Amino acid sequence: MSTPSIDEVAAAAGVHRSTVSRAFSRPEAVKRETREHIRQVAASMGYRMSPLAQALRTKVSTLVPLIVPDITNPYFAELAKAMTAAAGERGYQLVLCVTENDADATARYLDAMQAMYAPFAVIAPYARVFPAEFESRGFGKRLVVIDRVESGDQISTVTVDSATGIALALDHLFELGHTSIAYVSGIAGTHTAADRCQAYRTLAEKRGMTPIELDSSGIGVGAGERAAEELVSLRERPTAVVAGNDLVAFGLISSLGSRGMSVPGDVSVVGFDGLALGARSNPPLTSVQQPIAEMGRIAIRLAEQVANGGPVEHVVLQPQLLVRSSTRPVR
Amino acid sequence: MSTPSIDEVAAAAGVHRSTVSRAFSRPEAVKRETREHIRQVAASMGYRMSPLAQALRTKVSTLVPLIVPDITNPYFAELAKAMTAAAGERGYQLVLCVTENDADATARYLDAMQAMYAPFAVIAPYARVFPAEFESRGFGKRLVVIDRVESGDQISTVTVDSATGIALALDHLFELGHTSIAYVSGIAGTHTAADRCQAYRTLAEKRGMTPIELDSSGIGVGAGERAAEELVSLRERPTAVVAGNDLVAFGLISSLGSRGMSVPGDVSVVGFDGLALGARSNPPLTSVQQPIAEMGRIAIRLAEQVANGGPVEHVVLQPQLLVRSSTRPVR
DNA sequence: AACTTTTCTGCAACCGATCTCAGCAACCGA
DNA sequence: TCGGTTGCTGAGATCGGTTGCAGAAAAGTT
Repeated sequence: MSTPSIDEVAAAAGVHRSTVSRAFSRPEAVKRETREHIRQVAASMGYRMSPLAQALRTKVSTLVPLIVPDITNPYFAELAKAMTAAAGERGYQLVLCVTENDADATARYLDAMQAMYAPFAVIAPYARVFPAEFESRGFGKRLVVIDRVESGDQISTVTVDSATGIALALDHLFELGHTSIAYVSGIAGTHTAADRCQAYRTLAEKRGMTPIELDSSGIGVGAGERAAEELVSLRERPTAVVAGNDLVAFGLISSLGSRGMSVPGDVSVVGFDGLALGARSNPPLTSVQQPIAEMGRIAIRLAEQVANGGPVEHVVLQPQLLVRSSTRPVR
Repeated sequence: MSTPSIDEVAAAAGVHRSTVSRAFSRPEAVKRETREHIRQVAASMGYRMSPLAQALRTKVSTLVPLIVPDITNPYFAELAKAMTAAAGERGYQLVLCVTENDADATARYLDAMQAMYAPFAVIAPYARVFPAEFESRGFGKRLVVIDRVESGDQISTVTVDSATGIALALDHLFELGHTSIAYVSGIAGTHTAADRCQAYRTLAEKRGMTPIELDSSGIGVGAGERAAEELVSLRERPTAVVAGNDLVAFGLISSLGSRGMSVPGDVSVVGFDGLALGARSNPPLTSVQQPIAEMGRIAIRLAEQVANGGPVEHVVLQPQLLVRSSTRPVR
């Protein structure tokens, strides 16, 4: 009942094991008629090569760890979706590694996947990534990070251009007449989070605005809470807020609502991520959209590239503004 | 540098390969001092058994497929989180299989995981599950479904009691004085979705109400849209709505907002799922909470149970009402 | 003390592939 | 006709474990 082994196929086709193996993994090394005959016999028997046996021998499996701090965060969920699709196309299976932002858990996952001969790993962090840690865990440079890393570090990365993204948000708000625009960064562990915040500062000043950074300490639900409180208490209340990511934007809007302030009636909000979920939030969220699906595909490509001895690369993608309903001309 | 093989450990400990193997996988079969000595030597060499080699020989791996239609849906994301945790505790690695609700994709995943000797599979569906399909794909009854299946089917399941959940929602609304309560079911592919809808009908009638079912056709963003449109156009407009799951509730609230109706000002809404995300929605969503983490743990337990030849079981959990801010006494 | 039973360890085959090496046939140019 | 390539296939070791079997040592019986 179960799929036949390579020896059974070999016997049925009247050739040796090794020829069957070659017929599949190195087709050009087998005479055409032999190959076609083997393939036909194999197909008729419903033969599939055992990925495990293959991996054991070659020391390269099709298992790819996707390391994320929290799959419950829609950003990581969208990334996971894009990655499974991209991985599937290339014959990989994505292993979901949820670290809860714990370095030990990350290390354990890395060790386990290393033991499974994962060809490479993809990691999307909350906090700054220290490449040295991975080198020591056996992955060397065979991984790609969905975040910027310290310049000079020899690890491939995929990111979206923070400065452009923030500029897009700010310009949109300017066009609507806003001149007092605050910023909430959300959990600011990653380099990109820091970049966005920095971009806000410099761009705001360049446009002659004094930056107003709202307190965004507090994880999860608490994130927007503090910022809303602070915003409400400001004497000169900004008319718009840019959020460092969509999730804080949601939290902010929710907290603002609880305090009787409506979006975009009283204050406009633009997020950063462009999650699909933003389309069904109240109000639908205007946001700087990251091309997440593309990021997933590129991450796999870069990873394969270094795994094959190719060069380390840092890809920076351009975001787009996604205008929905959380922004409005200033009164 | 890479982890040593069993032979190297055996040599270092001065015993045979097989003894090292037993020292780990069947400790009671080895004399205590021998075992401890081996363990010590192994630890000092940083030895880890190769899960691949193990799986190849025993035909049982630690890879567990979690089959979901869309990881982007926060319900499945929370489930995935719970499952990775539960799986990790028991030494399994979760392989994320995103089917986009495509039967072929599901079949491919199942085949692939079967080839990797997955001990069992966990599947959380959008649509009705046909157990026969899995039997033929080699998993037999070695899987658990996060949904009800046709009674009489010999596959383990974990679900939440739909009738109790709907009753919780309805009672809460009654206590707030609502007597005209509509229902939006969302994509109604699963048995539980149907159960919830049915529960609404019978419970509403039992309380002397005429059921009002809102059109919820349309997937994704469109889901709440249609329902909102219909709700607004009703002559005798209900004062509250129960949603079949949180995601439609979000969509509904969003669409209602676009039409100038506020929640809970004009209409109260209670969802079903109790997602963490509901805490940062606008307004924070009152919802019937499923014990998702527990469901994950139980799913793994049931799966292990049948994999070991134990009985098929159908576990039904009790939901709880999670009151947040999307409901309010009727005027 | 002799015999039986139990406990422990080693031997070697096996899981299902890959891959180096060697052999054989066909083909090549001189 | 002969030595040298080239193309194709088979043999067998190997990846890193597990496990049934056998035999030695230890323990228990009478």
